[in-house]
This record gives sequence, C-alpha cells and structure tokens, in this order.
Amino acid sequence: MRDEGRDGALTPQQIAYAIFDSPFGRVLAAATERGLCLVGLGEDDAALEAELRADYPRAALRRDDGALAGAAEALAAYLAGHGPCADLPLDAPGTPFQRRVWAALCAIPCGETRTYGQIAEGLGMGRGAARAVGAACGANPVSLVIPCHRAVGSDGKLHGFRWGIERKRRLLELERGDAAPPP
DNA sequence: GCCAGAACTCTGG
DNA sequence: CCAGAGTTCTGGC
Repeated sequence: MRDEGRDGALTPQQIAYAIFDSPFGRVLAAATERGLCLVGLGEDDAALEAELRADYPRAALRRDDGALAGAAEALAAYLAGHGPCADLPLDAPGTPFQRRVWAALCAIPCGETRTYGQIAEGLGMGRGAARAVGAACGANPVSLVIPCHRAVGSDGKLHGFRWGIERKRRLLELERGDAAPPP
C-alpha cells in the first residue's frame, strides 16, 4: 500500500506526535491517521523531534497530545512494567520482508528472547538470513510496539540497538521482571 | 543508472 | 581468524 509518494509537496503526510515521560526517559510517539509510525526513546525533547523530522522530512508535523493520548498511555504503562505489549495500530512503511520480520518479533512472548538466526529460520530462510533479519530490525521505527529488543545474539548477548544497547538491556530486564527490586 | 558498502548477525574452515 | 550467506538502503561515480 504505497499510495502517495509522487505527489510529494502536493499532499504532505500529516503526522501528529506527542512526547511524554517514562521510567526510560522521554518518549516520543508519532502517528498518522492510520496508526503509529515512529516511537522513539531519548532524554531530550528536541533530539526526539529531530529524529522524527529526520525520518519524515517532508511530513507536516503537528504536536497533538490529545490525539495520541491513548497510545501514550499504553506505552507509558508498558514502560512502567504494567502491560505486556500494546496492541496499537501501526503505519510504518516497510518492505514485505521487513513486515514479515516484524510480525515474527511480535510473536515472541513477553520476557523471552530469541536469536536472529531463530527468527530467520522461523521465516523459512535458514540462518543465513540472520543479518537480513538484523537489518530489518534496525529499520524498525516503532521500537516498543515491535519488540525488536527481544532479538539477541546467538549467546543471548546484546549486540546493537538503534536507541542504545543499554536501553535495550533495560527493556529486557523490565520484561523479565528483574527490573522491579523494591527495597 | 549501476556498483559497493553498511546494517541490531551466524556459522563453518 | 576470515569470508560467505540473504535483504534493503544509501551514497558515489
């Protein structure tokens, strides 16, 4: 479904976004009329807005906390450890292969991790496509809704993350339940 | 337009 | 240790 594109300046994509706070810092959630198109983690609102602008340079960005209140609430609950995984509508542009990988990531149960090779094998491509899976994960714009952080190395070790490896580790600890040590 | 290299890798020699 | 395997994107010529 790639309808627009050539029009470019004629019909700029309308994107509404909101920024809220969470245990992981500031969270930016951006969405079109169809669903979320970008979820970013950061510590500076300006940096998050710049990230959104870099991914959608020609879109008409509009701050609208109300329109994204539901999504922001779900994401905040998830980041606080109060929800398994939000089932929010997505509108992320991606190739069929990327969507397949993202679907496989969503199929990973909460608290579990899987290697890139296992994901590739689950798609019926063999372990040779592990790097292709990694590339597809790296292109994932909605890091929280699509649990790309549950993909780990062959030894269960973290290798990389677009939003920072340390943040990825913390996300995994949160899902494993180890991130809630009440004193 | 095409070619080369990179990107959240894995596995075998 | 080094190179190859499968996909997509980006930049340089």
